Amino acid sequence: MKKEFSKLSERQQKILRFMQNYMDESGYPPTIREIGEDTGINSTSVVNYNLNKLVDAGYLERTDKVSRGLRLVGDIPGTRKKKVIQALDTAKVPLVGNIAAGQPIQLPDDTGQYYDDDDMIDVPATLLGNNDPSHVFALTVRGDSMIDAMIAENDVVILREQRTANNGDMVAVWLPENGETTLKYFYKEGDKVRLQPAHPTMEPIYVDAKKCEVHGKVLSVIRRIH
Amino acid sequence: MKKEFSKLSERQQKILRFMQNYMDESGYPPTIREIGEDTGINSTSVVNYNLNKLVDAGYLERTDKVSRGLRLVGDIPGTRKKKVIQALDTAKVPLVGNIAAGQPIQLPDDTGQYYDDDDMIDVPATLLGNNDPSHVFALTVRGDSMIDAMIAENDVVILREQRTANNGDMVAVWLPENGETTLKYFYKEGDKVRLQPAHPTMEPIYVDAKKCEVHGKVLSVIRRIH
DNA sequence: TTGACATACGAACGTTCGTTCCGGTATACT
DNA sequence: AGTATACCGGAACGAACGTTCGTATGTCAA
Repeated sequence: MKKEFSKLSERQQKILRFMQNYMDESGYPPTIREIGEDTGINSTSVVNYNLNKLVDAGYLERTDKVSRGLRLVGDIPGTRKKKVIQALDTAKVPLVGNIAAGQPIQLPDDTGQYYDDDDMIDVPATLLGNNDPSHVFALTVRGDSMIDAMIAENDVVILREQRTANNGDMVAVWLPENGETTLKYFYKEGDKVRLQPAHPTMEPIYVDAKKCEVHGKVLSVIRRIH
Repeated sequence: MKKEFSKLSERQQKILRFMQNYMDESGYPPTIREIGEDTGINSTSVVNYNLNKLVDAGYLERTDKVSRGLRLVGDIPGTRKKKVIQALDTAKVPLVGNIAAGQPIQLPDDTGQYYDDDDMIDVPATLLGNNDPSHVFALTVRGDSMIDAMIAENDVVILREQRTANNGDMVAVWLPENGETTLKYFYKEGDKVRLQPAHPTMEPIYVDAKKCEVHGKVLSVIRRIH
């Protein structure tokens, strides 16, 4: 999926470099129009078009209908990196609670609580997919309710805290109308959302996008059998 | 100029903490309205008012007339710091091949062969359950054939090499009559063996104990989603 | 040639979002 | 009493911003 940087069009490379610099200087992403101005594109739709291409190529993430809803993923060659990221073997992530069908996810509260070592589990860094470990957490699955996500009782689900999702992500969503938490693949279709079970024979469900609260993206699942 | 954090009003502290988390999760700052929603302020003007207070106190910078034109300066106490990643008790396990329904398991050959680093994966010791790592190996699942074991394509299965099993173990068995490899829970019943799928709605199969070659015991399953 | 596809442009539309103004409450001080 | 200050809420305005649509150009393969 991820194209070589050099395979991107001149404009697309320019956009990525501009974004990186803009974010370092401003602390927030540029608007479509600002990108257009810098890169010499004089139509917002063309910028929009190229941004979507960059999403397809794996360099960007976008959030719909949100101003400056852009995120860089990975590194852009030819720009200086602000953050020093060091790749190491494992990370400790907090095992903060349970996930079950009938209740919302208990997120780690934002009070910056300190977690006991007992509540931490070791995770190989590869299971985190280059995510900042400070917003990754783990939940233990209670009950059989996730079997259509191919997830069994007592499995440990590793999640990144986030409220938006891209098509194809597996997400933890809270459906307030049903009073239910579920793990499904996420596909936005107009103002509806299709929630597709991982199990191939199960049917998807469709919900109003307004009534579908994404709470996190599933990074991996760990099952201990013995 | 910079006030003590504790001298800020409850709301102002909450705003700062929210901003920190929001930015870590989204990559861009929140809007005034989003701040209001999170902190229980139901007027944009009040949020605006408090944001300006925070600028005065030296905790924020703003850019006029720009959506999400907010920057945090300095650190906010009471937010989760970036965790230091630390190397932990892990074992390297050889990822020796694939497992699919239609073929026997490829065991690591007994020549005591040396494996490339590329073919090794890091596994937290807890996933090995006190087993000698030298007889543990990993396989990648190909195809959908293991869905009745609640195991999806591309999952990594961690196994210990063994030719016998105890009741209740999940094992990898080769059924020569069917020409098939499968992962099931193992129960000896007389001279038959009951092989029970992990999925609760699936029916078990019964095979002659002689015609059921146990190749290994499943220790854990790892699924990467992203 | 035709058709499909990628890329580009400009204009219009509707929503998001910051700003402003006016009124309100509570406390403290004169 | 009156008044100053700090803080809160609601509503509206206008600019910022993302989205969509119709159209146009060039390339490549059938």
